[in-house]
Amino acid sequence: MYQLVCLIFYIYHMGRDGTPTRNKILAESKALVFENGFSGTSIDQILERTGITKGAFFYHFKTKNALAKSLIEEFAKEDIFHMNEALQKTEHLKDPLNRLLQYIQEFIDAMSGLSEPYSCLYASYTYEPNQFDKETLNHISETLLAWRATMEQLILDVLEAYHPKVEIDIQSLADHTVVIFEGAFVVSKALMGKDLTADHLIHLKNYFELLFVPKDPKSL
Amino acid sequence: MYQLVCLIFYIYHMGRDGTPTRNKILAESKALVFENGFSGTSIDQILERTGITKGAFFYHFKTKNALAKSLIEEFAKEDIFHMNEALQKTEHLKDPLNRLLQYIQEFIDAMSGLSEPYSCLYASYTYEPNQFDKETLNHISETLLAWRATMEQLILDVLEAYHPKVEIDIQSLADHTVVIFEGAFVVSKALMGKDLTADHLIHLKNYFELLFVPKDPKSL
DNA sequence: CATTTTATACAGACTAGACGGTGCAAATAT
DNA sequence: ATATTTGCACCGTCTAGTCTGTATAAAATG
Repeated sequence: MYQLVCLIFYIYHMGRDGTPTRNKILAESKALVFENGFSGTSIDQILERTGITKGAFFYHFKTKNALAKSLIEEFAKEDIFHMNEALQKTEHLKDPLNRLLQYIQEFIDAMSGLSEPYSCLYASYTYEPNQFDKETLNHISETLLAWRATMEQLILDVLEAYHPKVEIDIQSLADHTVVIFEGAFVVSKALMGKDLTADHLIHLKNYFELLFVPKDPKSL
Repeated sequence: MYQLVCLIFYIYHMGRDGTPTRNKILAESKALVFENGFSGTSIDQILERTGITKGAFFYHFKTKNALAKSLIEEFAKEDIFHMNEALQKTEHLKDPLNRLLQYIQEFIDAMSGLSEPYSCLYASYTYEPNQFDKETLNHISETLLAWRATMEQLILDVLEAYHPKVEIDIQSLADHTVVIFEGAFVVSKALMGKDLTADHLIHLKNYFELLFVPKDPKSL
């Protein structure tokens, strides 16, 4: 939608195309934020990395915080895209547990063979929350709530045909996937080694596999 | 040990006692780092919160980075203390699986009823790594490796009498506890609600409970 | 088709205030 | 008396953000 508006804007009005510049700023800024944190990243550093000047930067982003907001919007958009992509890829699976397990497997595959630790902007922002306005922080929580809703539905579908071997709280089980993602990112980075996310998602998959047993004994 | 040295130093040499000042700086700095990040926290802010002056601050800490190092040392010390405390509390339990489960339960109890999200300096530092020197970052990874070693031993003890229902990698299973801690901290903060760590540790406990079955069929 | 218009896209010098850090006199407790 | 702790003025550097001017390119005009 945003891009469509930009396109129309671009066709009807004139001038040079600024989107490559804007994208370069976004990409390099994100990398710098992961290295130095947001408040540890100066605009001059961004200019140095991108080879862009101050005038260009402040043309694209009114303030440094406007950049922060755009960064998180972009990041969340990609995140939700990957979430939906995995949903679609597993749509054809009839058995709800099988579908849930394959859903996790999609992310295991995606994160496998990642050489360096993956970084998440949600966690980055979360550990310096005062630097951002409410809108920016709300965007993060709303995205996590979208994950919660998706996982909750997948689990509810499983519970139609399976019952849990131990009593569980559905909401916290729904959140558990994101928890393991975020935790694995932190630990991978803290240990300064390779990314460990795939390994920990396997434990999540194991948990789901062990937790649910068919309601109907015949299907065993 | 460190405190003993300080005491002797204090008795043989004279002058005022600076430890309350130092502790106040450490406590308020930690709180500020969780709100603003490390580079987002200025020394002036620390002075404002503590009511201490610049001279006093730089008497206790040579540089801002020296504070960062002391903060992480203090935090890690307490962390390892809690780890060992839970180890001792469960030492009496004969059955290794029961001990592992009770070990996790200790942390569930500790984190239960926490009103606001818990914050971890490891994650905070990890998301702005360039701000810290190697020593400081190494201290974090070494502490996480201590957790890994402890959990690994607990799991190896379990594997003497139990076997896992699915194939597992012991090292990543050992790391899994810290992963869930860190992930739960991030998600709790990102959702801007209450702390969810206890709920997610329950899932970890469930996983261990479901994963291991006795080797000896008679003991069932 | 050449020229002018118009609005975007970029360049870079400049500023006011915040930053980490210093130096030293004064105060305090043993 | 003296080692230790504190208060505060001060400094060079870096910070986000501003301002003014220029370059680009499509569109309107003749």
